[in-house]
Order: sequence, then C-alpha cells, then structure tokens
Amino acid sequence: MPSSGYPLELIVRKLGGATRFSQAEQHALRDLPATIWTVEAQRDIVHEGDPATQCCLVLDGWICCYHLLTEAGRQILSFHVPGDLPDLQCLHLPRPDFGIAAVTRATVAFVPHAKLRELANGFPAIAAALWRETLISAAIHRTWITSLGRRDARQRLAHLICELYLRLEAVGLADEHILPMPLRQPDLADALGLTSVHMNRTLKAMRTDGLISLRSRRLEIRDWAGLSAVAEFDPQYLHLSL
Amino acid sequence: MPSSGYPLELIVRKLGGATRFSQAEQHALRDLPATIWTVEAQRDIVHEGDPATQCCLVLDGWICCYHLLTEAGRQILSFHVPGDLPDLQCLHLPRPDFGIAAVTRATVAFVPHAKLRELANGFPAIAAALWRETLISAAIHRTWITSLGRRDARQRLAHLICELYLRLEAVGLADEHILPMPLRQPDLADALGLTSVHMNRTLKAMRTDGLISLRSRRLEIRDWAGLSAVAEFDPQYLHLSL
DNA sequence: CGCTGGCTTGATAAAGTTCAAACGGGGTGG
DNA sequence: CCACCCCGTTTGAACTTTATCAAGCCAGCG
Repeated sequence: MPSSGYPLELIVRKLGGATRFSQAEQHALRDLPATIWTVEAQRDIVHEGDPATQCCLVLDGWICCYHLLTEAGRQILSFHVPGDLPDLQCLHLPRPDFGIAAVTRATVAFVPHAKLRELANGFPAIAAALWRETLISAAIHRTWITSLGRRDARQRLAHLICELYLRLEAVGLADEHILPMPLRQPDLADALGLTSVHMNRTLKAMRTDGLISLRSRRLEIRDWAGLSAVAEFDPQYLHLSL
Repeated sequence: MPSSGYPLELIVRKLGGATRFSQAEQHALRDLPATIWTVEAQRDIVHEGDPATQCCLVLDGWICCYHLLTEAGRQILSFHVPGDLPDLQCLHLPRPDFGIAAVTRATVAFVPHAKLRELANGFPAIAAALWRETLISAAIHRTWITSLGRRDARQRLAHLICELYLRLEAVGLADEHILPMPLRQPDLADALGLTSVHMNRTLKAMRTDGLISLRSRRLEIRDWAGLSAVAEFDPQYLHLSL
C-alpha cells in the first residue's frame, strides 16, 4: 500500500539499505514531486519508444518490463515489486527500449527525470545509490541471460522462483518460504523463453517432486535446498543488504 | 593500438559521442591514472568474485564477460571492443558477478574505482556520461535476453552480427559491411546459448543463403537488408550517436 | 611433413513446440 | 442460489529444433 504521508519514503528505505543518507539527502528524496497512478492488471504503463521524461517507482503490485516481437510474441525482461524503479534504466537515455506493463493491479509514482538528475547532481551519495540500483538491475539481467542460454526449463523456473522469493522477502512481502504468485503460466513462459504448455508441464513436475506447491496464487517453496541446488542459485548478484 | 601520449583519450572520445565536455572535464578524464596491461587470447582478465577495485578500458582487441556453470559450461554475457568499459558495471558494487576474459590478444587500461568515483562526484557531466554507458550495456543485455528467449539459432546469430557490425563501425573498426571476426564457433555458441555443432550448421546455412561470407577471420555481410530482417534488428538500443 | 586446434558432417536422442481439445473454478447475471 | 461463462490450466499426440556422440577433415605452423 502506498503510505499516506510520504509515498517516496519507499525510495529512501530501498536506497538506504546500502547507503546511509544524511538528513538533507533524506528530505530531498522524500520531497521529490511525484504523480501517483493506479493501473489495472495487464495494462501498459510505459510504451516502448515514447520519449522518457519520468521514472516510475512501484508502490504496490507487480509490474514487468518486456519486448514485443512481430512473430514470436513477447519476452519479459524483468519483474518489479514495490520499492523497485524499473525505468531508472532510462534516466540518461532519450527513450525506453522496452515497454512496462502491470502484472497485477498496481500503484506507481512517477518522478520527473529533470528532478532526479538535479538531485543526482546536488547529492553525490544519491547519484551513487541510484546508479547502484541500475547496476543491480543489470546484474539481474545477466543472470537471466545465463538462465535462458544455458539452463533447461526446470532450472530456469527454479532460478526465477529463488530470485523472486529473496527479493520479496527483502521488502517484507514474503517469508517462511511462501510468496504471493500473481504470475500466470503464460507470464512465466514469456519470462523464461518457453511456451505456456511446457511451463505447465515443468510446474507439474516440480510439484510432484515436492520442490514447490502452488495454489490460489500462493507459492510455497517446500524444499529450498533442493530448489536452489536445481537452479545452482547464488544470491550474491541480488546485492541484498542483509 | 593504444596511442602513445594519452591512452585514456579513448574514454573522452567514447563518452564525448553523447556529451560535450568542458576543457576541465576532458583534462580530468585524460589525466586519470591508468595501468596498461596486455593479455594473451583466452586469458582471464578479471575473476568473478574478486573484490572490484578498478575498472578496465579496452584499448585494443576483443574481450568478453561470462558466467561459468558447473554442468553447462559457459555463458558469454557480452563482447567488448576498443573504447568499451566492460566492468563499469561494478563501479558501485563490491565485487563483479561475472568474469572477464580476452577473446583475442588484448590491451586494457585499469583505472582505480576511487579515482573514477572522485571524478563522478566532482563533475556531474562525467558521472552522467559514465552512468549512461552502463545503461547502454544494460539495454544490450536486454536485447540478448530477448534473443535467447524468443529467437531461434538463425535469428540470434543474425542479430549478434548486426550488433557487432554497428558497434565496430562506430569506433572505426568496420565498414562496407565487412568486420573482423576473431570469435571462434564455440565462442559464438557460448554467447548464443547453442552448441558449437549447431552453430556450425547455422553459419553454414547463412552462408549458402548468401547472407554472409566468412573466411580467414573476416566476416562480410553480403545482404544487410536480409540479415537485419531475419533478426528483426532495430539499432536504436545501441544508442550510437551518429 | 606431420600435428593440432578448430571446422565439418552424420546418425541418433532429447527437450521443447504446436495444435487441439477438455477441464475447473471463481465470479456474474438471472 | 444456481447455472453459466470465461479465463487460465491441464492433457495428449505429432512434430521441430537443438543436443549429443563420434568420426573425419583441413589449414596453418613448427
């Protein structure tokens, strides 16, 4: 839920995981002008190629970044949960090279690029923290490249589940190896480079093997050790400050 | 070849494509302390997980970033040519999440993180230009995700060739649809998520179809329109300033 | 002139796709 | 409150792409 008073408090908390901000820096971040917006599930938030003039901060819900292909449908590039800044990737580029869509109904805050750049110029610590966020996104991209290039369906799914669990846990949206799973099988398939039919079979196999259980949009990791072994999962790339 | 006087001149030229630097900024960049190093082909330059204390600038030759897997071998994450800063990705992270290796014999300049951060703090324009470079790398990562997830072998290879040609052309290392191709078939396979056997067959098919010709490490794109159509190639993501 | 590393080819197997149909369950309107 | 509907899920069968294994080839180099 977006908190009432300071919606951008979430930025301070997110970036503050790695950086200790001064009072002035915290105020500057909290006082950023923001436009709050709520979007229905499946709706587009940012269109690929539109001029980029603002960044969005996820306040509530899940969203994804994607590429569209003429023949082969859609490739999901990343998932984003509350606290994430999916298109900080475009802060220094003229236009986004990808679209952003809501997965669930979602609330986002838009912050003008100009204001963010101003802050980055005035406060080196804020620049470094924002820059760092974009580098972590890139590190996640790299693990996706490796999953898509060198892991089979089962390993890919296992890896994605491990990643999502830790990221959600870090923002208090998952614990005890249980996470909300609003993603439909076709969404998972579009992220993992598979068809939804094969996704379904992979999911079934992992359930019958006792690695996970999934019902009513709630995913339980029944065997974390097994799942992360299948995935060869090493959480370091997420740079979660614990 | 690294120029004699100012090896880091290359940074100024690279970043200067998008940003017009002041005299002071240009001097600051050129005067960065650098350690020049020459590496034989196939040798490691940076090990995954070692503390990151410096960034490398490619002065000559080709290098690549990669992940190693216990079972499935290697996934190449990116290729880098002169002017590139492959591990600028680690400037604000404690340690690289990937290894860097020379593809050909290569010359690189190492610049301490501390000095780069100092410059970024002192010169917002330099910070923005360096940050921008990391965002472009991330955009390239995204297109690789899409290639690996949703394109078949032929499309993937076509896309990679288009990308490499334009990037080399931008730094004056390719023109007239001819580019040096130091990559071996297993390298291409490791980048494109294929086996080298299948790589070989794909390459053969593209040659017999008249899209490319390849001999003695020299690749000619015989049908740019055809090749970019196969790949659905849109060069915008490279953000080359032309 | 023989070695060696990379390229090429063939035969077979596995992983994933495609097409098509049926199932299920939660929300809606009668 | 029940029947219906719809979207997502599940299943089957045939087919394609890519992997695997194994052997032979070629060109440049010592």
